[in-house]
Amino acid sequence: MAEKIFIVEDERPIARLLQLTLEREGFKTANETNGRRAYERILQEKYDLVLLDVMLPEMDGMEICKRVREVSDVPIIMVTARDEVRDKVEGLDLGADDYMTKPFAPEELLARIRGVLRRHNERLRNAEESRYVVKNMILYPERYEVTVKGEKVELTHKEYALLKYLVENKRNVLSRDQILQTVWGYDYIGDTNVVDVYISYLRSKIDDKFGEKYIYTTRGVGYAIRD
Amino acid sequence: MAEKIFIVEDERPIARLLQLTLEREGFKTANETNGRRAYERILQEKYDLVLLDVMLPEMDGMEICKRVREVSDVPIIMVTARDEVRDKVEGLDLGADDYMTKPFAPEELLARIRGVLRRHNERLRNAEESRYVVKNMILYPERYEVTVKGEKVELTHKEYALLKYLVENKRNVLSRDQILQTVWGYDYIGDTNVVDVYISYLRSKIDDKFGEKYIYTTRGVGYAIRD
DNA sequence: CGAATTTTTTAACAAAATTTTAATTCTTGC
DNA sequence: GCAAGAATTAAAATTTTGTTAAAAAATTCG
Repeated sequence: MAEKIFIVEDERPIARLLQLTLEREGFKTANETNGRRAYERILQEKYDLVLLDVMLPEMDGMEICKRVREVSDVPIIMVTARDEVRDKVEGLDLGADDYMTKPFAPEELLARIRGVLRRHNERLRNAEESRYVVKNMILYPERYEVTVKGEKVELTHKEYALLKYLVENKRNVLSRDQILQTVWGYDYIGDTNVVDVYISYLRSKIDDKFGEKYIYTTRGVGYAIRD
Repeated sequence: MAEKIFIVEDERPIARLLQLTLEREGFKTANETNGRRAYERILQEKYDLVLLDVMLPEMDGMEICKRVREVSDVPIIMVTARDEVRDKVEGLDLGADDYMTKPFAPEELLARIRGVLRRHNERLRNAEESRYVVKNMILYPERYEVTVKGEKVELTHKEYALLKYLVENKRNVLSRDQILQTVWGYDYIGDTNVVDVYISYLRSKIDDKFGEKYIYTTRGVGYAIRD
């Protein structure tokens, strides 16, 4: 249950102060002083929260925040020096969950951490944040969002529904009739080629655009999505 | 509840006097005579207030104050010899919360300590409130208040409730029906476009006014707020 | 209490985006 | 090489959304 907090801060005394404050309250901590290494560790290791200083060697906190947010939901609290108003504003711009300005009281730090963790857990419970993965494609049902190689793909409602149906049945070939029934809600076997048209749309937005084959045709039968 | 006060003073008789005065009033105390060690202890141990003499071996009080203030909010009262006016002024510039000139009456000491502690507690209460952050927008649930780029946004009750629901579910697309249920309390699927109208109101007060996109439409599905 | 103000809801229309149709071109397997 | 199935494309049809104004409801204030 002890949450693991990643402290990214290059000034040793401050890092120590943060570490002591947090460990005294029962959190586990890890430290990193270098920006680029911090970015790598956030992606590879599993932390419950990141305390991120803005000023860092090699890669600054804002850049880290932005890049991490492209792939991860890990809670981030930005830490900025007093009166660095520009930093504050930019930092928030990039998707941090909260921010603190130095100097701060330990109580404030703890209150903010608990607040961010609580809200994050509530969100997890409510949304059951699930995802489907095929190759470099990730489909997030609650967000109605699809990314390929970290880049968001803009889909219409029908395109999304069709892709979701394929992805939910990864590797299975689905007939046009099955698809019409499930995605379009037709209960008769229609004389239409909408499915073909929409498969074509999806391919142009995904397969063609990213140069990888996701959607396969099985002649005389239907379509399937595969790794 | 007994506050712990850190006495940094290299003249033993004065330190003893301070200690006695404070302990008689129910405060806990700790002592330190060396400047550099005092600095380290302030960062590592947890004190509710620091009484800091200006003249100290190895690192003077002003330097300590300045360095501590880079990270910590701990209340500091500077203690200076009589008529060292320059010191007095500089001490305040460096972030001390109050100052006293020697010699002083015990009553004055206690009054200043209580004053500083009271103000600090007020500050803490204000700082500990939770907040939801999206880009440059901050929503303070307890205050019923929303700011963008530090500027307050005037919202009606329904506008605020809708925005809060979106922000609580940052990144997730919420359908009009979900919104109607949660924000309007409708339990039937209404034939109404109030949600659209209120989204439009919010956009004119936030997105349009501040020239940043907060509220996104997912056609055929609903709305989401995103960084 | 009642007038004035503010907020909420309804309704209508224009604009924009999506979906469907349908005609044409391209592929595949025999 | 040919025929059936599949892919593509553009235009037409439909749906959805954004915005406004006015009506209705709620709230404030003297």
